[in-house]
Amino acid sequence: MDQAGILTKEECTKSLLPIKDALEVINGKWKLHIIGSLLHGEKRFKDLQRDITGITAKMLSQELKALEMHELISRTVYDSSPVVVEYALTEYGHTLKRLMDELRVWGSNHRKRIMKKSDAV
Amino acid sequence: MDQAGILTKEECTKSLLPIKDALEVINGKWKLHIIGSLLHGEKRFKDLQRDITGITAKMLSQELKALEMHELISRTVYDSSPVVVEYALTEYGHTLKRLMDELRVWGSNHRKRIMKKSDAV
DNA sequence: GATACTCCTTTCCTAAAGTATACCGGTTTC
DNA sequence: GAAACCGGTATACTTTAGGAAAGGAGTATC
Repeated sequence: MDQAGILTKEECTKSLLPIKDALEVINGKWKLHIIGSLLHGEKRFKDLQRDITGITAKMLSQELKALEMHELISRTVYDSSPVVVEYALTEYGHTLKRLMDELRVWGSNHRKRIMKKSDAV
Repeated sequence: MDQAGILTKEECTKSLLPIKDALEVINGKWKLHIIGSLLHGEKRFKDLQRDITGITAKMLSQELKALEMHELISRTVYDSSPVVVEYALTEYGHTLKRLMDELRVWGSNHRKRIMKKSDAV
């Protein structure tokens, strides 16, 4: 890193890797919806499907697996009958909240900016 | 918003909009590379293409247009001969830095976490 | 024993994102 | 006047994300 905190090309490329990691975790059409829904508390598969308008079972299942792999959510199978499966945000999953807040702040400011611009035209 | 800062379903869906706006601005395979490269200072088209390994002229041109539309970068044509076109991050573009830092922090922590996990296995 | 509910999986398909390759007009260099 | 550099465009292709629809194993209900 040079005097002004500007990175060299290699450092820059390297510093993009964690950013991409972070984005990978939340990207796609549904992951944020799932996380958002689980912020309210644990939910079952069908609960989530009902809660998230438009999601198909395939996508829900697929995204839940990805989120679980990243340890952002937990999957608990209760051996009742009929079987009950509960999904919940892990403690780690809650650390995303700060990032989401930052994204929301920037994004909502950006939205205002774009609106103002289209007003002017 | 209820007592604990938890949102209702409608509020939650609504609060995702700005997040999606923010993500839209930086998503795709190349935008962050372009922004990263321009953090070093203004660059010409070919400079960027050389700087960003693997990007095609089509993608570069396309992404530059998108970033310019969002007012994150400026495009200046110098009427010299041969014509020179310079791209630079705008002041507004620099406001992304904080967001990127936040993403990098979370992402690099996440990366450590994943590494540790795969070590354990 | 038919219907329905839960928790998914499988297959097929489309639309969007990204890649490869070639090219264009202008200019400068050799 | 051929070759090379600049700032792109155009066209065709591949890859990936996501959607639609069906089904399946287990249980419970009537």
